[in-house]
Amino acid sequence: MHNRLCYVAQLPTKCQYLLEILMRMRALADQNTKKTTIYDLAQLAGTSAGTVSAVLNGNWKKRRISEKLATKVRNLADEHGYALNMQASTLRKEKSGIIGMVVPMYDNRYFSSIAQTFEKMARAAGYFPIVTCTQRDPELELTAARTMLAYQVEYLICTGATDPDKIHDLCAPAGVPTLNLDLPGKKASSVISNNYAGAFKLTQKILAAASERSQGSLFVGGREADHNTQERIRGFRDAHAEIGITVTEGQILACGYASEKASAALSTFLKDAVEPPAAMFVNSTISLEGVVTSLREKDRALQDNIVIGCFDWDPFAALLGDHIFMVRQDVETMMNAVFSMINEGNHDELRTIEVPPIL
Amino acid sequence: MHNRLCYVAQLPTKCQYLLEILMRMRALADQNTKKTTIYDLAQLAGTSAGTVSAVLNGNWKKRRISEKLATKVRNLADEHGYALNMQASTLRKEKSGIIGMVVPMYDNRYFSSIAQTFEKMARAAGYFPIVTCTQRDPELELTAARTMLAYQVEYLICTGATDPDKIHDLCAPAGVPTLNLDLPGKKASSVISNNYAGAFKLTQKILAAASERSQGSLFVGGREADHNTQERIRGFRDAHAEIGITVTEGQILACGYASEKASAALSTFLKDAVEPPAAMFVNSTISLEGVVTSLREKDRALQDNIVIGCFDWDPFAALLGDHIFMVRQDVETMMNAVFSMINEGNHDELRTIEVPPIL
DNA sequence: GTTTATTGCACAATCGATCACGCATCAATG
DNA sequence: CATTGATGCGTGATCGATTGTGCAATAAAC
Repeated sequence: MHNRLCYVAQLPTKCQYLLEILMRMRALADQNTKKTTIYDLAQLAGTSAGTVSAVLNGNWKKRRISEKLATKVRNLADEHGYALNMQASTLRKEKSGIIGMVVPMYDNRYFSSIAQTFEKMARAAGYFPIVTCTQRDPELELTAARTMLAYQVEYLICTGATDPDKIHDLCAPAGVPTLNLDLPGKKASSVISNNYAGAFKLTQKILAAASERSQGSLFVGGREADHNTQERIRGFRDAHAEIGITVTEGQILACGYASEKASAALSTFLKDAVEPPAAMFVNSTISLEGVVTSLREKDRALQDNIVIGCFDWDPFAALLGDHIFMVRQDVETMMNAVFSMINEGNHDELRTIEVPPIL
Repeated sequence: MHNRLCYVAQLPTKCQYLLEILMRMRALADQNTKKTTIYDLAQLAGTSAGTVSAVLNGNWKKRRISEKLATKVRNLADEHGYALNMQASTLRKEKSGIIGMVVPMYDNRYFSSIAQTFEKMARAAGYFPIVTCTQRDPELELTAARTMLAYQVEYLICTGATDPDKIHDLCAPAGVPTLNLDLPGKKASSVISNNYAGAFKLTQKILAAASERSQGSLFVGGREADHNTQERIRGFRDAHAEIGITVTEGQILACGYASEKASAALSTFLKDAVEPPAAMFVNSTISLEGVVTSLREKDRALQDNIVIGCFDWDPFAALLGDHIFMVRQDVETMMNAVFSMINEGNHDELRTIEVPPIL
């Protein structure tokens, strides 16, 4: 290959000369930084690039290359710190081995555990995982998806995406299957927690723990628009109905997930309320942060008197007191479901898998 | 380009015919999934691939392409959901725009905040961030670095790496500069917290808060081998020395970071000790998790009686009680330092930047 | 009307790895 | 000695985007 001077062959001699000096200087400067390619190794081993490639990517037996040459090439590769150029490999093979995931945030145990488990399992399955967090920004979600497409991801996992179907529409024409995690979508298969059952049980638990009092209960956090919040509210209501209590609209504060919003919503509620609630269902650890802060500010003792159930787990939050119950979403099982769907490879049949959370 | 049949041109006619049918079937099946390329767009626009490329990557003015043709191409690209093939682009440009980071874990606020901030700033600087967590496994650290090299990263940030210098040795021959974050290395510039000063002040604080008692203090968590732990121990000792106390070896439990290890180490200490310590310096939130769990198990009241200083921050841990102090490492400032070093582009001069943590 | 400048674009080489073909060499068989 | 088969490896096209170069066509200048 690859005579870098070939297209200047017709230049006047003097010009050629200068150019050659320039090239040589550049080569000198690059000596230690330029990456070794299979062509370099081929030259060193006195063989061809195709052979080097076959040796290094493992199918040299198929190509009937001698053990001796193979070891020679491998040794040279080690010596020179050869690293495969993935871009070239991907371009030729038309298969990147990359699996992408978008996630709203890293800064709580649920999502960071998702990211970490995803990476581990993806690697175990032979993929190269790329995770990107989209800061709960719908625009960024799409941009991130587009970028992932540009990098030729083979799958895209949309975790807690605000509009997973739009991402699907972006990926489908490119032949890239998507999968929804945590929040379901209508156009691709989904793996989510069994929010209803989890919320139902959690509500039962806090109602039982607060049974000696009767000042009522509260649901804090989340967005009414999203599926998970809806299901959890349904579980919350039904657990009340079971013991003959009807939940009113005023008891539902779906104010968003952000901690400040939960804090603000709770504060206004408490100001208007005659008495503080006996039990609270908090829709995420992020919201819980706001709730506990808010209670602390208002009245140090208050926190210890309200029974709290939180749909999500955090080790320190769990240590906050005996009156606080947490359900932990089963990330391991959810991610296993994700990868078994990927391995199955059937992307036509849409499924929704609901994984029971751990109480 | 790119007649996909060209090298079968000499086959017998019948064979050619069958092959063509096969190709056509494949084309039909691919229709909706095959990615659009600049060649497709060129054909549709009645122009050349080079022109399409120039239009879409923005230097069409330099190439003197008419506004009219440019908009035509752009419209076609939109219609057909064209996505750039980054592998091809990178291969040709020999510049990936990818910036990599390895991080030990995601599951605590410090590292997850690092990952999140890194992504945000990398994107703002025009890079594509790839973050990978290496589970504190030295082997995986190297494998991850090698993989990143294969993906042609332009920089590699090593966060909390057990052996950043080995990663540097891997990257240097490939011309990829590295940078150490959180834990320093000897072969590349480093951005770290000012561990000594932070530990000194934190120790002062817990000693003052526990001053009415005299049962002594304890240092829990971390590894004596790593720089951060050494510096924090030094700060811990000096803050004691300042008020005339000498710290003995028995007071230092550098048992590793894992929560179970901290828990175990503390339990054995408490078993042998005459009295529990008045103050404890805990080296990370992970270790704190073990410490608090251990105290809880032993004696519910114990936790409220020991003054704890933790070198790291977590919102719920901070809410655990009034007797617990946390220093928060200044991730924003640290990451700004990282990116300003990258933008400077001077990788010869080795520097270590120490960022004061926030008390 | 010829020369020069400018505009607008096509062409083809190139990045590094992969893989379908095919060519040499040597041993074994008839 | 000719034929067949196996062994071992080189050749060249290819993936999609980028970019240096060159060639028309039109406009401007003389």
